[in-house]
Amino acid sequence: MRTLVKHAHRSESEVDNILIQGWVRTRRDSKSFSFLEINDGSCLKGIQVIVDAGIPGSEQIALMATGASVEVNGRLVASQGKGQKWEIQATEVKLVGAADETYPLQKKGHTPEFLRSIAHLRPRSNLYGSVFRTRSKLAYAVHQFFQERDFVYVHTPIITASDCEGAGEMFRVTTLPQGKDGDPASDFFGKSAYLTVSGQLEGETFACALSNIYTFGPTFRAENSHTARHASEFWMIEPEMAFCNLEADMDLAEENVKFLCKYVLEECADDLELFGKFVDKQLHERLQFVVERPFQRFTYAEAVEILLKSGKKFEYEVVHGHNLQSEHERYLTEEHCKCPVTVYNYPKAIKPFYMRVNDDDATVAAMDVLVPGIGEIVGGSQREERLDVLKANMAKHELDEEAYWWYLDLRRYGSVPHAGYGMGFERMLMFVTGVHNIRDVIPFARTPGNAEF
RNA sequence: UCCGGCAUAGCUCAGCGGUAGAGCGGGUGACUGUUAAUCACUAGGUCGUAGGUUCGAAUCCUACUGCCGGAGCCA
Repeated sequence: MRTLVKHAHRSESEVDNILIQGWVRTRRDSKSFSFLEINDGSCLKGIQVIVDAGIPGSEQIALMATGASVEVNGRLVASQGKGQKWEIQATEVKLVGAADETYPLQKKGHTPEFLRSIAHLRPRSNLYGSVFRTRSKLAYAVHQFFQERDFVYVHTPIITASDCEGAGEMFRVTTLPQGKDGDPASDFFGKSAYLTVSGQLEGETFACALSNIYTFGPTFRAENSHTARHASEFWMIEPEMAFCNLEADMDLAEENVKFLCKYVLEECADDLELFGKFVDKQLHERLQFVVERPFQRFTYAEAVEILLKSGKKFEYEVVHGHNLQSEHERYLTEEHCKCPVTVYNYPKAIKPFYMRVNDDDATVAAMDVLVPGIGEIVGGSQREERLDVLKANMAKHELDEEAYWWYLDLRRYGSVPHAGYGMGFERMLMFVTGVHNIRDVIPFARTPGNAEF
């Protein structure tokens, strides 16, 4: 039976018969034997195999080059060399699939740009293997966080006809012939349909039935964005809570960020060490800091005051009532507080129709969690639960009430104060790995002009 | 979409007006309980594409394409 390399490394004692299957990372030949380093992706470290000349399969050793897949039978024994506790003294090796000299991954480091061009092979590199193992752990942690708190996981639709206004441009879904716009009424769904930009509106309906829910799934934005933190297809986590106000919403968001950081610190130590060495030297320290210290929290108005008093020269002027620019958010979280920051109560003019209007009638109960290096990682709000106020907001945003009839029904029948937020899964992953580009934390990233693989 | 930068060997880059270079990787050989091994030899390039300037262009100019970074939009 196959043993994963990860388990071989953790062995308490020698093992007489062990089978390892994986890919050759490197081979070093000696006169009478060879060292093979085998990696199977179960952990960062490969396992060293000693192949004596003459054992069954050793005649193929020359073909067991970097990239080849092999099967090794042997004894797990204490290593004579430095750098590993255990190694395998092979009794038999088998070349499963050769890789010739055109195999593009070298033993040395490659640039992320080059590795993106071979996205089908890059998970075989140390860094990307670590990133995608961490991605899996982080996804699991998301579920654990919400399940432990009695949230119900809801699968909101990927194809939708509702536009969560303010969330961005949408991809059209159609079966109409190419090149013809046609009448939406004659299209597959009898109306214009799109890939979802947010499950929030549908999420609200379930929160108003099951109390606390979350969604976790793919989201699509057709924005022509060319930045290190935007992708056309990404995963988003969207909790929604009934009988909940903005303050509890912010509390949960902060707890959520802390939980995920803590989980990764505990469960992905080896991979984090690699990120700390090659990607971001301060990573461990920063995650530790986030877990231990409370987030700073202030209103939009206070944030603007801080920015105005900072004496800092910004490219874009800080103006009351205007959106905070990226550079402003960065100053708040990276320089002024040097920790995650939650900004809340934004001017209502710059926020979408569904956010709850505060008593001052000037601001809405919206909040953003900003983290150093990434910027906005969470955006959320308390939702407008008062039918008349919501209708007035929709009128101001020039939205058609009829298209949102079911959304308005939530306010007609047993309306409750409720709140939620959206957390960008990849942005969270960037934050915990220190990886700077969103294209390097998605297995096959979709960005404008790029859908290879 | 806007602003800026880059494009030379499989990879990372040097060369910046006068006959295409290095390191790594590959191949061959030697050597060694090695671990991004070491040493020697060796193969490998229409210098992103198309124009232009010049006696002569990888090098200067223009356009295009691609990539990267920043902005906006946001997660």
